[in-house]
Amino acid sequence: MRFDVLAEPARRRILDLLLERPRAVGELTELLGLSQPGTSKHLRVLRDAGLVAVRKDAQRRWYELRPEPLAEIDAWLTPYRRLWSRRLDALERHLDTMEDT
Amino acid sequence: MRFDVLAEPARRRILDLLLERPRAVGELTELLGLSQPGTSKHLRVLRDAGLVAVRKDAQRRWYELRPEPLAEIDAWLTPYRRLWSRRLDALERHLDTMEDT
DNA sequence: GTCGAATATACGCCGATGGTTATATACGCG
DNA sequence: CGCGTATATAACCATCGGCGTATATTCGAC
Repeated sequence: MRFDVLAEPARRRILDLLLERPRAVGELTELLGLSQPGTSKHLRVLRDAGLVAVRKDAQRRWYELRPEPLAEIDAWLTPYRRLWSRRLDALERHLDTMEDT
Repeated sequence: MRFDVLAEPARRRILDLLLERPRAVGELTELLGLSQPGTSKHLRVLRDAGLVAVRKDAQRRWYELRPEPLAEIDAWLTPYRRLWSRRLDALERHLDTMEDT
């Protein structure tokens, strides 16, 4: 999946909103504070990335979260995660030592 | 930390290269296959984001990884991770069931 | 101090992208 | 069918970011 899809704040905002529950475009538009077409455009990008799915309901489109592609980001982070947590461990050990003295 | 720093493929590439060991600008330039100023520019962005640190050695600048800011990305992923792993669990259970039959 | 090596900064160009307004499409309703 | 509602697409514009070239800077060697 493409990182730049998540680089856009409005799109991360959308994902965060969909974390709670599916929402229609109108609601997202209002919450994001941008134009309806602007919202639709972002939703298109998210849909192409497989991060959201749509359900039709008359004129409404309900967008819901599809978190699976985020696993790729998670996978990319893996080798780094080892490193920063190692440093945190070292920090903790250091602080523990401080406490003793 | 800003997601768009990682949105740029060349910058992720740099981080991946620094995962192995610190490297000088010239080496990175060659490995990335872009101009030296281009490399320096990306390094500037990474430095501003706290993702790399520099050590001077005569004219050489050795860039080394600083993975800590990536923890923010990891944190952002947290609520989503629950969701996709839940789905994976369900898939696994499903596959297990399939095996039985 | 002068030269070459290594890197950083300045600048200009160009394509990508996000935002808006205008318009098309799809649907339920009367 | 004609209308209002909800959303998508088109067209356009402004900004941003990444690229390269040219130039400045810093440092060691001589």
